[in-house]
Amino acid sequence: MPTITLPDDSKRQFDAPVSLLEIAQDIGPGLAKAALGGVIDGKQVDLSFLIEQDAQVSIITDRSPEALEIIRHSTAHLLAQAVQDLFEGAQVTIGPVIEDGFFYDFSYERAFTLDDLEKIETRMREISEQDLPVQRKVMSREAAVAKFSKLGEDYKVEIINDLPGDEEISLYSQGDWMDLCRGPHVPNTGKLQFFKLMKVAGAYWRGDSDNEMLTRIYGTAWSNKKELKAYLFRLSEAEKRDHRKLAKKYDLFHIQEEAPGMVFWHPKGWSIYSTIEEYMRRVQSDNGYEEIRTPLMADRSLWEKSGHWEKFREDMFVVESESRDYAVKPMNCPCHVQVFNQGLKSYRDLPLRLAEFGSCHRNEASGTLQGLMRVRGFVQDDAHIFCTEAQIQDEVATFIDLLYQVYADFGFEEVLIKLSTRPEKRVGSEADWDKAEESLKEALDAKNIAWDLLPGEGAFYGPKIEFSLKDCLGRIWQCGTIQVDFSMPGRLDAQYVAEDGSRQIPVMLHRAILGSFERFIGILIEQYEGAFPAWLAPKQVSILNITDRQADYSHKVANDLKKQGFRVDTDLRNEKIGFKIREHTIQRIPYLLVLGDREAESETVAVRNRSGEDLGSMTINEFISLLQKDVSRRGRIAN
RNA sequence: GCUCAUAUAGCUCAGUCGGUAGAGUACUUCCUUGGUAAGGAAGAGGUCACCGGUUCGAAUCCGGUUAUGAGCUCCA
Repeated sequence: MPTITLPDDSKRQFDAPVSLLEIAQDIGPGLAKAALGGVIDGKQVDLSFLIEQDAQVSIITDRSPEALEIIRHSTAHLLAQAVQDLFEGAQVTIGPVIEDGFFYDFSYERAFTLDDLEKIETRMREISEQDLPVQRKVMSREAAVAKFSKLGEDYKVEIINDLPGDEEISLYSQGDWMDLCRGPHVPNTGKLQFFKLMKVAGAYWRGDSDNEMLTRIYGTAWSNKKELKAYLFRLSEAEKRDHRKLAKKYDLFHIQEEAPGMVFWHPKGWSIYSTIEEYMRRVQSDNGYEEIRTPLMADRSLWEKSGHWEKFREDMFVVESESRDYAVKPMNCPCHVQVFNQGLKSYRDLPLRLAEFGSCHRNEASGTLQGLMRVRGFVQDDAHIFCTEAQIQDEVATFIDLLYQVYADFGFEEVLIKLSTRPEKRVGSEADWDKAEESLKEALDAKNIAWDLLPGEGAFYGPKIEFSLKDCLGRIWQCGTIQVDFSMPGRLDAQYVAEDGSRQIPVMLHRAILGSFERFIGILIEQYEGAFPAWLAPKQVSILNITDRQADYSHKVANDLKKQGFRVDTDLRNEKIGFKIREHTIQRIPYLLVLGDREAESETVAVRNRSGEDLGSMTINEFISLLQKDVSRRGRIAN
């Protein structure tokens, strides 16, 4: 005689054990039709689940947040059924739900191709149309092993054997196909309609490269057509913004075979880069940092001392000369300690903030390289703060303020923060870790901002905070970081004289705001889709004459603007004005000045912005102040 | 690094059955001096990524190399 409590706290009595579907029918036929599954006392179950005792129940429909997970998991099953229908001998392995969709890994004699995908998707739609009921069955471990062994599903047998002993073994069937699965699933295959297979890829069994390479099929699934379309649209938007494509279109940089993972910056790309570097240089010097420059490579003995030779050897480029080994630096920190070590430091010198636009090289695995986002040669806006333990919290708090300001200047308002604490393998005393973690937490809490805790994810030498920003497509990019380091200053003999005259080892804070310039510019290219705000735009103004008669006047206007420090070019070609406007608009130049006889006579400029708005005619000085205002706004959204 | 795919003119891409390449655009020259997103004509431009093999003959088929792209945590 179960009493069912619904989410609105209303109660319903039943005389006998009742299934979720029956409860839904009892509430209304519309709900029963839309129902996909349910939640009983916080646990997701199938619609067929039989309730025998009093319970808190809610029904999952396609509007529930839990719906997508069930739909995607069930669509993964639909995929597996289609594959096994079409390809004899294909074995199923695992098929989990992932962000925006699902995948299923198969073991098969060959990899699936894009042509196969089309056939598989067609078959999936056929099965969906058959509206096959999905049924759950519980089985003993032995029976399940026997069943899957007989079917030749070796991976499933392995999975069953690895399941914890007290776990119930459940099977789901639809038509004559079945799969081992925890569930829950939709009640019938007809509920699965808004899906698309996306791509094929290889993946190792259990993610281990020593195991067999499986063939993986990725798909996406949604609860209605609108969501599916919106998702596909989002993908096409992301593709349009791909910084590698835009870099060609706007002539920003290239990468070529002879220097994989290393960037050849073209004039326009370098203009963006150096504008950012100048900006960061200014920000750092305004905030108590001193800029330094250290060598690109150093003898292996330094890297042995710092621990990199042992822990990072595979990732370093090593150069041999006169029977010595030099490593190109993968990080700047050891070199910064060398600068600190010159001359005896006093506690009065702390905190000492040493900054470097440090050029680093890491020999990343070839398969991981990706445009500007993952490179082998890059420059960090790197700095190391040498301080006492007591100064950590203040330094961290000041740093966070600075970071928010910088991100806002680039138009990023949303910042996600993660604090990673002591891992199992670590150096330093428990007391050091306690103090450092506490300092970071207090610094974060004092800002009244939300942050996530990642226990055990810290570096071996100290806890860290990571800052990620969210771009206009909702993608998340980790950029900034501040890390406490108890280890390296001691390893590299850094010392200062304390107030009592004793020699102490300073704490070192590693920190960066942008991370790597390369990657950060990659993010900006995608964020702005190549239409850089005026302060970053490689060319801020293009001057277009209407006929040859205005050539001299055009040069004069260009010179006036250049004197103000603006980036200007002139287009005096013998082309029609419409043609020139089109070309420069496509190049996303923020402002176009059209100069004809009227403007030359009245000493004015006709201004047009890149979105096609005609801002009218104005004097050169008026235009200069307009542009100055735009530039000083930087990338800030409000103002 | 591993798996799969891809590599043709500066760029974007075609190229069927193996018979030494084609479009659009950009570029050059000429005509046009035109007021807010493409004026017209002509011309030039390619060791088909690289190395090897099969063949009378290879952009095309086979093997290798390099680079690029996607993927390689998600437990049934």
